[in-house]
Amino acid sequence: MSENTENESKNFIQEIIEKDLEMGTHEGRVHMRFPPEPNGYLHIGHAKAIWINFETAKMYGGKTNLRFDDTNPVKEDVEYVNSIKKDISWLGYEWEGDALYTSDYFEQLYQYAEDLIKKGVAYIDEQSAEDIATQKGTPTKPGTNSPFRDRSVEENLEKFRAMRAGDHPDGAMVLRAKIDMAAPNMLMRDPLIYRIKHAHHHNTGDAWCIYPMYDFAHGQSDSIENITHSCCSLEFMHHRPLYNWFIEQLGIFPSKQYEFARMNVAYMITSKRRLLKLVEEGLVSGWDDPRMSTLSGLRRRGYLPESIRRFCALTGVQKRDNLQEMALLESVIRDDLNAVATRVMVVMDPLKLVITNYPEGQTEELPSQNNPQDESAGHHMMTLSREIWIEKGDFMLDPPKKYFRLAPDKHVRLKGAYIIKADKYITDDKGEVTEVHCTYFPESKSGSDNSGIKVKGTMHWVDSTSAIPLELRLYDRLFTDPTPTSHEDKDFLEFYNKESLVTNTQALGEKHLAEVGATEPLQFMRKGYFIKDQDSSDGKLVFNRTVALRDSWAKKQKK
RNA sequence: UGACCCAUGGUGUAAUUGGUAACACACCAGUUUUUGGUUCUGGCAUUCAAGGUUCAAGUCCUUGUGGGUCAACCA
Repeated sequence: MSENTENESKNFIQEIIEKDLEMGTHEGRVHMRFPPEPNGYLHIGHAKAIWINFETAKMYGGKTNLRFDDTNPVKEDVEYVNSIKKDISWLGYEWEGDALYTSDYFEQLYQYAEDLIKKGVAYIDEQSAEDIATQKGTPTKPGTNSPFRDRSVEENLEKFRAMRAGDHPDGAMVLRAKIDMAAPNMLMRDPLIYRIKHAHHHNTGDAWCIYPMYDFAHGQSDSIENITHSCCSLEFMHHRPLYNWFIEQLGIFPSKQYEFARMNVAYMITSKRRLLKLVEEGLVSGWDDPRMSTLSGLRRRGYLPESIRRFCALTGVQKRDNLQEMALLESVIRDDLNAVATRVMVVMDPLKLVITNYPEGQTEELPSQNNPQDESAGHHMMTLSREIWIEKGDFMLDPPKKYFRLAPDKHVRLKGAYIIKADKYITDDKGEVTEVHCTYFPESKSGSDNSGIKVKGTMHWVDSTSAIPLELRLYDRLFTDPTPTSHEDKDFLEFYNKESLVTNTQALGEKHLAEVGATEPLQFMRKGYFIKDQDSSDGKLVFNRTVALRDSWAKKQKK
């Protein structure tokens, strides 16, 4: 299945690139970049940005750099650098050459700043942050000039060099671009471009005590790397004039910025700050909790990288706000998993079933197809004996219409084994069924059925002599509201779904589960797709439910 | 009381750049099936509003309406 454009329609970024190609801009070169700040873990929203950059570049024979936008040392850490690299690789993308760092350009950026000072379009401001903020005005009211705005070039240069030399404490002064304090675009009102931070940097150590602001680093870094198309999300739209202003003032390679709408997914949040809060409050087990929207979480949950890529492709690239339905993500992952998952049987809520005419002490080995979608996937063996476990919900005393499962005097097939008929059942003092007694039809053996009996239902089961106890972690959406962060009057944590994790410790699985690998996708038949969790040990097998199977019967019952 | 961006079904994207709304998901009804899974079939919008240009407008123009974004020594 093609993950990219199956049709010929192009998104607006592709149209821009094709126009550039047509006009011979940059000799037909396409060079993009993905520029995360190493201050947190990548999430599903980043996956979309990664997908756009890497796939688009690939489509036109171009390259994509990975550049860590590390201009704020107090928030960044090498731990994040490593997790980001790991996640991008897992998604299936290879960046051009080595990973790059904005901090590698600090000396160049510093020189650029001196250039602006010498041109008379940058000055040192010694006012407090509050005063500078006040002078900015508001979107509807123009700002006022700083009293330091007209210092001489010499004085500015001298002070800037003193800043770099570490002569001043944090906050004593900043370097600002001299643009227009009355500009309708707030960002053009003499933006700050350098500030003092006596802080240790994960990459440059203590070499610097002044650091460039985002706006003074990003466009120039793109330019230094000869990036042709710098794609970012919509919230940077207002930065574009400034991005261009610096490049023009400095007369450097004219990278161009284009903005796309970020992808939002219903019931998921993609704010680093809020994801961190979930971790800190202990509402999730960590950044890789399988309920998290982080790539590490999705990976642990059992999502396939190709599914995430296909989801990105399916959701398109555009400039309007969007909220993707979780159903689409689930549809994609089910579709992919259906093709590759090994089918096994697991009873999640066990009820004892005795096959009364099956000889006591006898067992037999039955083959079980690994994947009905794929003949070449082969089979594995299951054991059958006199006593087995079935799902409590698969036996009903007083079944509704069109109930195909087991009930008194009803026939049903045990998947991969025999047809059975329920004869008797035993109840406890509360009237609850604790045991079902059946007879089986030896001539109805799976694959060689001569019984002539027709059954509507086929059920999964697990043999009692070989069953393995399992811990299952069943996940649901983390929030009860599709957009938990959109309520002005309520904190997003108020929508935390307390049932987002249900742990099942009574499940019993067929013996084959002891042999499955750590990354082998599984389908617990009639239940869902699962993946072994890293918390598993020799004595304890833990599985995460990636996504449940579609259940049209349950849906019908609800109505 | 400003600037910029956006507006197609329940959701998300398309529409040969002015030629008579397509695809996917969801939903509904069937079909298939030794997983109530899977498969397959059918159903499901006249494009925010009002004017205008034109033989022809989702596509162009005007004016509205609605939504989003912009003031951190964050990115």
